[in-house]
Amino acid sequence: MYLRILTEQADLEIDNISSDRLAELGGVNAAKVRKDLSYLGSYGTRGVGYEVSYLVYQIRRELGLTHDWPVVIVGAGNLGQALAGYGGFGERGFPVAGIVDVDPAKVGSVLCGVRVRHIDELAQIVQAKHVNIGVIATPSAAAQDAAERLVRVGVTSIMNFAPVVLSVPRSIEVRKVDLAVELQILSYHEQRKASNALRSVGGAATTRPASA
Amino acid sequence: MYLRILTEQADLEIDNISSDRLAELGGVNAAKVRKDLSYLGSYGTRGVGYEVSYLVYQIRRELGLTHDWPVVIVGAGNLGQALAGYGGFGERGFPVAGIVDVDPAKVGSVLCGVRVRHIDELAQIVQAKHVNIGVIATPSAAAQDAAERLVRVGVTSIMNFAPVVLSVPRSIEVRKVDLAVELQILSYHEQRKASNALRSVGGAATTRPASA
DNA sequence: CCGGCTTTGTGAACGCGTGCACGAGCGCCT
DNA sequence: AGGCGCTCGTGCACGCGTTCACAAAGCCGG
Repeated sequence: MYLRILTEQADLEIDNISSDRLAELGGVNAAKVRKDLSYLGSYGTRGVGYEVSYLVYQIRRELGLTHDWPVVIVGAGNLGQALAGYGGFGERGFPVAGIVDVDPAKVGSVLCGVRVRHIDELAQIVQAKHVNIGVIATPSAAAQDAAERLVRVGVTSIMNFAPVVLSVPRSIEVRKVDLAVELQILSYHEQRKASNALRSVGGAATTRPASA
Repeated sequence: MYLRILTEQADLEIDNISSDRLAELGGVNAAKVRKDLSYLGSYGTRGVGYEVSYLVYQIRRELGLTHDWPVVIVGAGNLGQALAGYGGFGERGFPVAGIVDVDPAKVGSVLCGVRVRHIDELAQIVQAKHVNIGVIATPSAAAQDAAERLVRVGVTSIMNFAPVVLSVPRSIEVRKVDLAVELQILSYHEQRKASNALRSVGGAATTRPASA
């Protein structure tokens, strides 16, 4: 998040920024900003703030963003296609090295410059393009198999869009993005607002009062 | 997460489940499962476990999933189209009530049964379909404007895919999904693995040892 | 009917992340 | 050159979520 904000500030030709301003832009506490940045080292100047460009460089270095990380997408359904077409990946240093699917009917079709290939070519793609990161965009039922295939060909980080808990070796890093869970959290808050509104106008308390 | 697992178990015709088994399926601690479920009330039977169907009902009720929550998608670019086409939303109780865009060139095109409408029709859609949840799938620059429009027409929960911090009234619930951040976290771990590997074979320590 | 086995529910402790407050250091102005 | 004001870096404390451990409670077999 800091990286994103700092990059924006750099584009605005802001040279220096204080932890206060950075906290304001990020919607967090200023002390937290300073503590977070202190993990990188003491790169701030007291009385002045942080030099934006230097901080950007340090964060990029720490995050390993000094070079691109090609990703391979498994699953060429709606989501997989969207991710492949979504330019944001490439722009941010994660070019799509390939997209594969089990379905022969999908193989060969081209979307946004990337041709869908068969999943049997996964090993070849990963080795040729030195891919370390895999994205699982398959249906839930196929996710575990996709994960195992990725691990088998040497991928060590996985971003999983399927709403299942993947079972992989401990050395593999997995990030889960579950859109349904996010929506359900919103639903929960809406439901709470609705029942609170009912109660406040004297409606029958059909639900228990929400705990803190 | 519990809801998803329990629903799967119900499909497998499992009637009862212990906190141990539920923890195993969810990849968490059994004590945590029991504590989490205890917020719903004491719905377990000692010596036996939890009745799956009853637990599903209680969780759905607590999350407000006893009825559908229509959502409106703002932004009909790659991501917006993918979300509209992604059947997972409707299946899980979040039907797409409409998708809007500022670009007149996109208005009118139909994707997966949903016609793209102009953003000026937002108020009409929200009122007609009783929408409470909005999804922002616009470019970063347009996200704040989209948020303000959503709030103005009465939407009180927002799911934001744009990598910006939205400024909205405190009463509005916002969930942020930032794919770039997730990839950067993976990048960080990959970078750490790589530099550790270098160090262990006697490579020069060009980076500081990672802190815990 | 009772004893043993199983599993829940929960008080207590631990660990971690966040926030506060203040000393330390730097720049600028006089 | 010296003082003043600003901002960083960080020890300390608070609060929250997770985990442990155990008593309470239900089922089943003898």
